Parts: sequence; structure tokens; C-alpha cells
Amino acid sequence: MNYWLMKSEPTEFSIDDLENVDCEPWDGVRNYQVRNMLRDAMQIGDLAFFYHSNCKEKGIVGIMEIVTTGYPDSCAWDPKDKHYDPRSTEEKPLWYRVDVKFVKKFPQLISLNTLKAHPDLTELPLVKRGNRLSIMPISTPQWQTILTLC
DNA sequence: GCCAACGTTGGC
DNA sequence: GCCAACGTTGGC
Repeated sequence: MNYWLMKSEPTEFSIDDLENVDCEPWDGVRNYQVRNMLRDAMQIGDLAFFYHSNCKEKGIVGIMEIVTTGYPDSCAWDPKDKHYDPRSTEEKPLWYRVDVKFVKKFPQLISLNTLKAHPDLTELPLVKRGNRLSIMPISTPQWQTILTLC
């Protein structure tokens, strides 16, 4: 059982969008480090913070659950898709995704500033300079610390 | 295998 | 809209 933080731009896909569907394929990841986490590390039952990025109210807005292990991201095979990548084929998939499901939305968001200011979260990849991963692992102590902030 | 050019992310 | 950081690409 692992903990994660997964970023999404709320104009693309928000926690409210997630609340309104049964489950959602987390597709479009085109970064190898993140691909490896999706393909190799994520397990059914893992929990992830949902983070709203690149918007006015940046921060963690809730929790979701990983409901599949990694499987090929078929978006990469669709020439009409924004994330089309001709290097990926059904025989040799290059990109992977998992399905996620809504667990809860926090009564108020835990802002990026709050996370940055917390003395126990200085090692959180999210608040480290230059970090650009859209999915990152969260340690159990970090997970528990963040839960006290909501 | 080096590295310059280019693209993307995402906070500000 | 700017730009720092850093990943990726491709010529050599």
C-alpha cells in the first residue's frame, strides 16, 4: 500500500469532475519517470492526494483511490488524441495509465503555501524547487502530516 | 556519449 | 505572460 500525490489542472479535470464519475482513467502522462510509477509501482488500494495545479487556488483538494494497476494508455494510439504518440503501439505500449476513483473532497483546500510553510514537509517533492513530476510518492509520515492540515 | 536547441511544466 | 528548471531530441 503506497501513498501518492497526483496533479491535475482543474480546467482540464478537477476533483468535482472526479466526484461525478464512477472511476476515471488517469491518462495522458508522457514522462518516463511518471510512466514507471504508473506501470510498476502503483497498486490497487493505494491512496492519492488530488492536487490542483496551474490555477488560482493551488493545493490539495481531496483524496482518491487507485483501482487498477498500470495498463497501456490507449490514447497514445489515437491520432486524433492530444496525447497521441506514434512510437507507442498495442504490441509495444510506451505509455501507461491507472484508473482512479473519488474518495473524498476536503472541506477546504490545503494550499500550496500551507504545504510549503510546514516544517515537516520540506522533503515533499512538491515543494522542492524545480520539481515537475505530475505524480509523486508520499511517505506515510508525510501523508499523516498532510491529513492533519485539512 | 556530449551538448545545444527546443519543448513543457507550473509558480508567480 | 514571463521565465526558471529540467526533460527530450538529434546532430555530431
